[in-house]
Amino acid sequence: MATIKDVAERAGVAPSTVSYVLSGSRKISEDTRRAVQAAIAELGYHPRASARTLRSARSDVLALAVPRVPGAYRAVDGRFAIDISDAARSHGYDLLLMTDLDGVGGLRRVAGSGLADATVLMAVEEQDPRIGAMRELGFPTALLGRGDDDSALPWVDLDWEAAVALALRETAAAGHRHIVFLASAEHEIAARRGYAVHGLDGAGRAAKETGADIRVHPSNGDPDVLRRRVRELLGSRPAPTALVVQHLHCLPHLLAEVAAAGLRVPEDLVVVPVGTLPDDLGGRILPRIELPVAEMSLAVVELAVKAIASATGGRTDNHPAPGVHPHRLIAPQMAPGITIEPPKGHP
Amino acid sequence: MATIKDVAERAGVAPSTVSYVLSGSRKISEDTRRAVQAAIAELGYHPRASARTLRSARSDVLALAVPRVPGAYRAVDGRFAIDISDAARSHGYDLLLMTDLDGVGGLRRVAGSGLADATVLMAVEEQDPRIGAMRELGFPTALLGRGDDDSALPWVDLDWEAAVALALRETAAAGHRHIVFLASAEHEIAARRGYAVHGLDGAGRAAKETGADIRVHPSNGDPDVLRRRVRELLGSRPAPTALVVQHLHCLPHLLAEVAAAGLRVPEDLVVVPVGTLPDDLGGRILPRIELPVAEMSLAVVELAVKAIASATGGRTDNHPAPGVHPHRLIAPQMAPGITIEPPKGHP
DNA sequence: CTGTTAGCGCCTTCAG
DNA sequence: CTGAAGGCGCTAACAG
Repeated sequence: MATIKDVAERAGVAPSTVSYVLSGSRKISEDTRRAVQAAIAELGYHPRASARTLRSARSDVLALAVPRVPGAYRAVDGRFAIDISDAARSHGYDLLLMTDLDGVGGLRRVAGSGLADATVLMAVEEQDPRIGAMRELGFPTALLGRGDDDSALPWVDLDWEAAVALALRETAAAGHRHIVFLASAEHEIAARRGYAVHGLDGAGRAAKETGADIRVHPSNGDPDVLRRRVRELLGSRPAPTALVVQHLHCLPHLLAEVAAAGLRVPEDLVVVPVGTLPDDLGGRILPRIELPVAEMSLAVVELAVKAIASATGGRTDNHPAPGVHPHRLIAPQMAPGITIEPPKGHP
Repeated sequence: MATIKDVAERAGVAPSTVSYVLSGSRKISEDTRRAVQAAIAELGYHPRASARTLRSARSDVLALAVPRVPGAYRAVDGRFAIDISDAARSHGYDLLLMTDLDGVGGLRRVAGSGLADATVLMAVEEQDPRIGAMRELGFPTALLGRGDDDSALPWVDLDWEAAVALALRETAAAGHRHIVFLASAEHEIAARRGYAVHGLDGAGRAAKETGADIRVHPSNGDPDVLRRRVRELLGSRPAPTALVVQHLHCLPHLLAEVAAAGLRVPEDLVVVPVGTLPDDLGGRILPRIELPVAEMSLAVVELAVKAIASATGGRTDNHPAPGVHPHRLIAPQMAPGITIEPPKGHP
């Protein structure tokens, strides 16, 4: 493994000169610069990340805390991990994956050891112990999914209220008068998860605005319970002609139940999921509101990087006062290309 | 940020003593050990990863190279990333996510800078340039998915031949005589991807062994083309009563087409996917062979760790000779709990 | 415009 | 059983 010293020797200069060529933080004559760069190329030299980090106290690594539910993998987590990695690279950071099941231990370790410069916390819950831990450590952190609005850490989230309202409005605009909104699962609502609560708010708003018959029902994490509930809803009168769904975990089960009831999608029943993964070829079937994963990933990385700057640079430029944290609510959009079919017999 | 020196001062000992308490590589009297540990706890001390790495030349980090297809996210990649992270932690390693679209640049950087001790390459293709790059660097590497059998790097893969053969055998055993095997997409077969080729082999073997009418057809990456092909296959005579599917990317489209043809699953047509993601509640509908993600992840991390040991420790213990690399073919299993329905009118 | 040097925090010989 | 010292590779402050 070549070191900066080897390069210096080979180029006939001092080690610091090599360093300056690399960092560009000092004027270097064209000749020596070329000699140094030749030596670097010939030796295949790469600066040691550990030495840099030791000196500079910056690792250029972000840690991503992925939430885990034992025995239930959520596709959305993997998707975010990859998009956040891309976003981090675009800011010059690498991404370390924290998947511990044991809560906050791994985060403390990574923060304390200086392995990462900041943390991104995914799918934050109310009362999430990780928030307290990171705040206590004073470690730069950004949240994906808002805990509560004054969680005192920067956060990014899809505007779930607007998303559900938009889906319902568009469905009503297509002519549907009897719509069922299948909200988040009961346990998520009971836990007052942000997306669950705000989704319900959106449904209420849409009901007022459109005047349509919008029946709101919670989902359930158990596929069998959910199927039974869907069966009941489909049998209720007046029969719904559209189903707007926020609980996507069991969407295949839901569709299977619709098919079992002898209903065809979208001729007999329109199904509009809210918060699907983008670029999922297999899912490009239904009119829907996609989770803007790329946009959210970029935003959350930006906030994390800003948090690093605040912690490092002090209050030199126009940072917000300490204690005030930026946040971003992302606006929802209907996925392009598929329109919502009107109900049967609609003009 | 507390250092080892601060701890030493506070405990009234020398820095080296603290280090020994931490590493346990030397006998320390009970009293001083307790004093040191108290000081550590009080100061919230964590050893600096960068300093350790600089000294020891080991970062205790693995890098995972995630394959990218622009505009087409594959859920399986995210799933493996998370499971491999778990597996890495169980071996004392953290996992760095490499998601560059630009080929080998990121890998070279991470290897050269000593950010990681080894690399795991996901979904390796024939002639994958990353294999050559890592071999050239002499950097410890393990492959997930075999390139070709003498790719001269350790690898792990599901036994796709056995998996497809098993699915077809079980389907035939349930009484089905007319089965369609929907293989990988044409472009994957043309590229001679391992899973594609071996899947076809498995179909051939099963046809011989069972004597059933097994029609083999390639899939297509375009959902519309695929749907047309499925329609043709369902209309062919004698009508198939079972569909074994290796190409899962568009499974929802496939099921939608089956429903559009007026066929009910599984009453009119049995569908058996091969290589689904485990723990995917939404998918727990069909009889299937799951991708053993956890098992494969553990195996590939083990191989990566062994590769580090070989590179570091030299040939002290019973490592295989250089140039010979271990590999593991994982045996497939039918997912428990769901049985394959017999065809209509079967005794 | 370039060279010399000290030190980031840790581990591991050596000396006591 | 414990302490002192050197160096891992790099950068930035201080010379020239």
